[in-house]
Amino acid sequence: MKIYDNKKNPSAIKKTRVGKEKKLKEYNHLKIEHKWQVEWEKKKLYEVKNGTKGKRFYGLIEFPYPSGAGLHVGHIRSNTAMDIITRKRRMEGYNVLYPIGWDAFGLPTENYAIKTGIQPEKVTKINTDVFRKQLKSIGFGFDWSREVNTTDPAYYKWTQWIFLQMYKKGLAYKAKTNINWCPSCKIGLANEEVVGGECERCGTETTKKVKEQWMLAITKYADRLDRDLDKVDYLEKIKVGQRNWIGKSEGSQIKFKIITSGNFSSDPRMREDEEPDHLENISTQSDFVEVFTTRADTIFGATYIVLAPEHELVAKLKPQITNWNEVKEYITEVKDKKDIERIAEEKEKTGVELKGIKAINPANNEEISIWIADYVLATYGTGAVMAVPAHDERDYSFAKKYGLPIKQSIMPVYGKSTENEEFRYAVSAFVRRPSDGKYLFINSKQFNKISKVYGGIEKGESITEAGIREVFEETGYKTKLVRDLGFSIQSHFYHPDKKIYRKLVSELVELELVDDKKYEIDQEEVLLHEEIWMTLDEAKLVISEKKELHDFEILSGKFCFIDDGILSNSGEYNNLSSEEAREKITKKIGGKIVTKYKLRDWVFSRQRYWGEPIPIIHCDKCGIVPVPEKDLPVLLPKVKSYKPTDSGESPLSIISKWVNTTCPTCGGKAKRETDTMPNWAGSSWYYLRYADPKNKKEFASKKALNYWMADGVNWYNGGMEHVTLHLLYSRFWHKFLYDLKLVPTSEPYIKRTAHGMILAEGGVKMSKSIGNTIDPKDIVATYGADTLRIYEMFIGPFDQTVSWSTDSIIGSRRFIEKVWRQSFKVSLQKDNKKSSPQLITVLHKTIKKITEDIESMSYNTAISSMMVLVNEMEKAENIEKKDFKMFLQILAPFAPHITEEIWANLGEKKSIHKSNWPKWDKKKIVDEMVKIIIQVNGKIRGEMMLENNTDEEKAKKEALKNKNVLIWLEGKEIKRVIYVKNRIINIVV
RNA sequence: GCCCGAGUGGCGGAACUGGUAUACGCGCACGACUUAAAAUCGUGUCUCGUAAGGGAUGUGGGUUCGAUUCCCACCUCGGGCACCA
Repeated sequence: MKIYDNKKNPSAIKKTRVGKEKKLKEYNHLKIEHKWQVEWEKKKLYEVKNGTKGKRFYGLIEFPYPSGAGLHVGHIRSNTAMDIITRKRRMEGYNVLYPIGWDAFGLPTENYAIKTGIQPEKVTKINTDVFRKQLKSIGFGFDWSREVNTTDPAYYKWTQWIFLQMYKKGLAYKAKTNINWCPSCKIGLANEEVVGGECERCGTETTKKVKEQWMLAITKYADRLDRDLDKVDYLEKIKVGQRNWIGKSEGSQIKFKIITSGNFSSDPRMREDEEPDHLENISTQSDFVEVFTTRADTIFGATYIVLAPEHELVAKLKPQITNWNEVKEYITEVKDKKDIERIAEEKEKTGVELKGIKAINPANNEEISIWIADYVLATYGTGAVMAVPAHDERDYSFAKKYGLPIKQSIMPVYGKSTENEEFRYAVSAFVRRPSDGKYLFINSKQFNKISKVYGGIEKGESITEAGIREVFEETGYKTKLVRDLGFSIQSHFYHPDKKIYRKLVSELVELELVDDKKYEIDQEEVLLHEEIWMTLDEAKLVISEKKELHDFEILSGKFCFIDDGILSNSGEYNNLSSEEAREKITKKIGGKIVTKYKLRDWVFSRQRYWGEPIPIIHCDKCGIVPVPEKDLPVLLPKVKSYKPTDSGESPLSIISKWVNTTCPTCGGKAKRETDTMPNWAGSSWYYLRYADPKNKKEFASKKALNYWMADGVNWYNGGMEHVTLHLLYSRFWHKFLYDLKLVPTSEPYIKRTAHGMILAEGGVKMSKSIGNTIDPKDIVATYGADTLRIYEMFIGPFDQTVSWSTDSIIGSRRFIEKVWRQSFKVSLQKDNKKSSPQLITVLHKTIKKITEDIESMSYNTAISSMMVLVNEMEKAENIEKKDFKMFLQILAPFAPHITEEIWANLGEKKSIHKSNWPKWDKKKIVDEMVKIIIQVNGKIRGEMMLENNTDEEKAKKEALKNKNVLIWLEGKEIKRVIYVKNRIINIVV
């Protein structure tokens, strides 16, 4: 039985001893921790003043959402990490800002209010009180005088104010947009509230609904948000996440001419009812369709065009579309599609051809069909794509379903792609773009006569069939060109992976394209190691549909054929990288190079209650009118019911007293905007408010911002779950404020790190329903805050997900107790004798390690090295007071209470947390004697103690004295000796 | 599918720019103290072998005097994005 299991007996340690007779004061964490928490608050130890001279440091953590569940152990992990950093900075002489506040608007509180009828303000008050108390019990060095709360009108006044500035600059606008709609609850849902296509609360399938929403034009900042990531020090994966979200991609915008059936060259069927002058009706703006592509180099393989169903051209072309009813039906169908259906459909694509019109591929003047399909997004690019089924998976599956032509247009040049690296695939996967490979453009009119001339391959010169064979053979691949039945087939099956290769061969056998007797695929080693070219059975190929062959080609991804060669019109692009080809081709056909972003404007309103009211008035005469700044804040009124109305409007909409107002411009009748802001609004700028939290005239004074934000927040740590949206949104707001010259920097955070999650025991998520949550309160009561802090930092690498293990906490507690006992050993020493040189070396090494480890957030190794030091102290006969104090100082950021207590017990008057961070002595971290490992041929055969920095000659001499080493050297000639100073000597025989 | 990250004892995890693999902690075993237990302290704890010695850092190769670390291929797990042309 473990004594610590008993919560009612928090201090299990009754009596501990040192030496043989002296009784010690017991370590009562409850008493000590409470005492110092009160003391620090009384002395305002962690409160900072603006404008103090000297170095300053702003450390930030994500302010918590005060949920009813109370503080989570995960909060403690991230808060402690920054607490350690800020405490170290304070001891290093910085003026440190480490603030805290509450991100208190949000759905859980609102849902609770709906359920219980208790006002959200009251719920928030209760929850923040609990959180505050809990945070204080852990001993964080927050400056509580700067506490902010997003739901406080004095705070959200400025959230509204910033919104108004955005409105004035045209960045905030109201527009119709697609939202998730729950037909049962009759509310719009945030994406996070939709789980698997169902409403989180009632389980009803959600649909899309077009609704008017307030939007913020974050897309106008897309470029800067992407570019400026180069300026900041974020974890690489965070940058990747941001870049991924912004989704910058450079491509080409290309116009495809549209023609009507009268002008079709290949289709002889004419529409009988067509008016002769129909062509004139197609206006100049709509006689082409503009597509966006990143792969303009594959344009010779573009065999059809696809428009998003919502594309404006579809409606414009209505008179020319002969199957309009069908088209219309499809558009309606897509619009009403439920989310759940879309998910269930997965990759099965649907679409309808726009009959009666065609497009001209500007690269080769071929007529291609035009389709609408919902796999093309209206919101990205131009809402239209050129489909290249041979080189794009989505186009491929669509083409296959509707029997559209598939035309291959590129293949990599065999051989070497870069100087050192051999090209990995004999024939590349078509879809992938080889990173640095040069292309061979092929653009075959299938089964034509052989053309004699191939496009230039290496040096741009034309070469013959024989020439191309040479190229292949040079690179080590066997080739076989077959000339028969009027066309030539060159085919190559090869894949370095045996499994894939074998599958390929068996597929071919199944298709009866190769003779299974020739290729004994069942035998392990036959054919599988070598690169083998196969010749298709020509006769069979003719019989088989050519489409099938192409299908197979794409499916396998490793099988290519060149029939009658390379078209002259694409041949000129041969031997270019895809980037070069894209640019050249785009230019030639009159397209332009453009940059597009995935990022979309931020839906900035919600229809429910618990958020900041959007400070806008709708006037019948004047339209949308912003609330005058002097009337801010627009207070969130009290309501009777927090439920949304039947029509899905905010509950605010039924309070006519609040809604009905007068227009600030004309004084006429007007209505207030009833939408509120989303959860992310208040958290987009809170770090600025901390600089000057009580300011009534500005969101923060220039002076305060110039002081704390001169470079931006120095270090911001938070969860991985917030590194895309929250980080992006706040960077956007900050840049906007920077443009208004209201903040001194263009980026809010200089450095951003992220902590790993804490899972419950067994690696599963902590959840109330499973009942595996850990309440920090219990741990603090039983083991103490210092132990909890040490434990959470020791549990594993800070940036990684870890599992909670209550059994392991005891180790951290034991460490704390050892420190406690050692302190008595120090204070009871009669004469303050010097510590041994060995102990001093360990101490200084530890100081160095802790100093560095905190900077890299390697808290787990920092603690382990302190444990090593304490173990050394236990063994030591004497510990000089000053040495022990240095140790206390490096431990202080981790365990602030016990170190403060011991510090005081040792006679210090000033707080340890205001003392100066100890410096390690370079001379003292050098061991006098070092252990050298002796190896013979890389195997360890002995070890020896040598003086530090012994030279090679001497080391060799010493090593050759070792008996065991000599045994291994007997009768052998020493060829070489490798000596690494202070580490190893390796004798090669 | 794509993009990251990670695979080391019974467990959480260490290992600097390639240089004694398993630090530190948990657990376990034995011992000291104790009437006894707890706590504390000490010793041991990858594996085969009596030993000398050999084998182990997901798997298979490579570079090197020497590889957990570098290179290549593959397997497994975790996270993020997901029709973004």
